[in-house]
Amino acid sequence: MILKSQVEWALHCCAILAGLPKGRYLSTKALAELHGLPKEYLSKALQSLSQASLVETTLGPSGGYRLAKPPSDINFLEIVEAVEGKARSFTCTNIRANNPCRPEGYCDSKPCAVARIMWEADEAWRDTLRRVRLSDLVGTLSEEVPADIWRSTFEWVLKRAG
Amino acid sequence: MILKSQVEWALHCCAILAGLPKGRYLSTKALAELHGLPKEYLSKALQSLSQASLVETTLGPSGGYRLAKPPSDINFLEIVEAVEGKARSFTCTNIRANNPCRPEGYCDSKPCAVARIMWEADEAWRDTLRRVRLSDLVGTLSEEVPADIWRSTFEWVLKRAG
DNA sequence: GAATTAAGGATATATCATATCCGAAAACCG
DNA sequence: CGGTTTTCGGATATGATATATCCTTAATTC
Repeated sequence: MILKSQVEWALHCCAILAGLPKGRYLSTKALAELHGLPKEYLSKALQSLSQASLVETTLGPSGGYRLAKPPSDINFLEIVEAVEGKARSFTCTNIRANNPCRPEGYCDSKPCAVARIMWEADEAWRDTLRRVRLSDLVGTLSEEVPADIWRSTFEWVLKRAG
Repeated sequence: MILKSQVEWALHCCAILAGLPKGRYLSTKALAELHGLPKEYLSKALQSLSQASLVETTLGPSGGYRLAKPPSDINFLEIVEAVEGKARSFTCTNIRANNPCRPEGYCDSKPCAVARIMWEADEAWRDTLRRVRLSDLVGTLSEEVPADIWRSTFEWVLKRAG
């Protein structure tokens, strides 16, 4: 049960977008080069963010991506689900129904007890991600990343934003 | 990020094993037929449980599997990790290190801030599973499954246990 | 000795993540 | 206007992994 690497990429890209000056766009190319990622494939992750309305786009030179909402209005779960999908990690195939001792038309009132427990764990995972906002990440990063690296990173990135 | 179907199989099989009379073994064949699963492949899941010391085995006719510990001493996480592995769902490839603005030998003191958050969610998932014991599942099942089906299931299964 | 069983290696197949390429439409710039 | 840059989506290729089956070996029962 491993998350797509695009989840990691999307989170790091959102952190960068959150630190951009108001209104500025950043292209796939710039984000890919900053993180050392394959441009064409990273593009798919960014498209997922766009479809989830987490980012806005514009075309042409000086085009690219920017956040559609303030970083405090975006949580981790939104980003993760945008690229990973909203499906639960445990899928119940209802194998209890194969029990030969069950009467033919027997219909269960509740979902499987095993599935309920697995889905509860899934919800705990989602709750944790839902509670962390993108702005929290940006706060942590600006504390932990040395100020000069932090600053030069955005200079580097803005130079590529036209 | 989908769990293996063997996780579902292992959980249901453990629930059955937990309801067996003290000391009795149940074969792969019986468990496969009860759940309508491919015998050879289910066998791999049961082998995983065996390697994790959650079940004991014996060979020959009337052989098979039984729990190695009382159901109250086995939690969901143990079963899930036995077949799914203990790896975290989020793997950090440290893409921040690709940032061209970082000095050459720069060494981060802490693991990546993104990874720390994702791992925290992972821990919440594990904590939930750790808190649920196999005996809890058995309790729920014996409440919810109609008594006659519950009873005939074990008669059916014991007939196949030699 | 014959039948049954778990264990594990080898292999085949299917599904999905990863990755690349291309064309279309939109935006910018001369 | 025409050329460049960009996002977007479709098509396709590749690699890894889940799923599934088969077979051999050793242990156990009768």
